Amino acid sequence: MTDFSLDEFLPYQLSVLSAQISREFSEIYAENFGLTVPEWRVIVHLHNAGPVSVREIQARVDMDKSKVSRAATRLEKSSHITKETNADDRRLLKLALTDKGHALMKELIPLAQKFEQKLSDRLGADNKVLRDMIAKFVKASQ
Amino acid sequence: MTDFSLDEFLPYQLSVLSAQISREFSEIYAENFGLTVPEWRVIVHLHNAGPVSVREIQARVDMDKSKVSRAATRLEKSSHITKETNADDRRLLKLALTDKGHALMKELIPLAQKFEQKLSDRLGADNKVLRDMIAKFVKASQ
DNA sequence: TTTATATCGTTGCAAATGCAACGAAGTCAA
DNA sequence: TTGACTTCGTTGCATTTGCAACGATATAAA
Repeated sequence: MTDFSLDEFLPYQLSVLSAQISREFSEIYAENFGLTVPEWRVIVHLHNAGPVSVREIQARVDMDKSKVSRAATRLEKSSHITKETNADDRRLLKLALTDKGHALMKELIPLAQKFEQKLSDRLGADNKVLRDMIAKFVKASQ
Repeated sequence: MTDFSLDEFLPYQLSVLSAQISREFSEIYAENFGLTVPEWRVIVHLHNAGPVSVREIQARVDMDKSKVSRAATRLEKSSHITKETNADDRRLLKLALTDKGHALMKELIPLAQKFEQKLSDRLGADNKVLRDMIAKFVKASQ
């Protein structure tokens, strides 16, 4: 019988860790702002990049375009973003934060930074090492 | 405007990395053996731990019990495992690999080990460091 | 024994997911 | 201009998911 422990299997370890941390952080924005993970990703990208298309977000934020589209629809219904068609290329949308969206981010970003800080504290000196490795690893895996 | 980059946000980095690696590995057992992720987790745990209950797997393998239950049902239908009721406590099931299940694992485990090796090679010297950190991190987050 | 409470595995259900197909809009060569 | 082809965002559909509720079984107190 071949020995093989799931606990030491890297894909499994990463999956567990990632799910655990995602859950922990999503509680913050789910409870306080009623956002889902896809909505959080869309809105935070808009906050950083300014008005962009669905395609832009899809490429940058590692989500299927249907996922982006549905998240955007929900965010529009809750008045956090607006959808306009791009005048230069009418296939494209122009998603943009509303005042309400900006206000939300103004509250949410500090919470995210605080959470990030908490993770860094847990890692201590290993913090930077881990981040470098992840970056390197993602790159190598693509 | 507060600056906040999703790309440098640890929960996001981990999620992307984990999804990427999971997808890569699941292609191996999906294409070759038609298994889903939950099925792989159940069957590999049975391979290691011997006959156990659904509850046991749920606790050890980070899956909701309904997910375990459904995966077990599918694995039973494909004749990879059997389900018996535990005679000592008739609320419990006893899930066990069949010969076919054992045969499958005999083929699959070497592929998993090969994949694991490939990941280690990608990481090079950082391999052990990363694993230690992940283990430490998972523990600290629980 | 009876009664209350807890645990196990399954299932119903609403929501989320991935994927493919679609119409609309753009591009470019004939 | 026409026609072939591509890209964009949405939607339909089958599948998966998480969660709560359920029946069955076990435990322990009255």
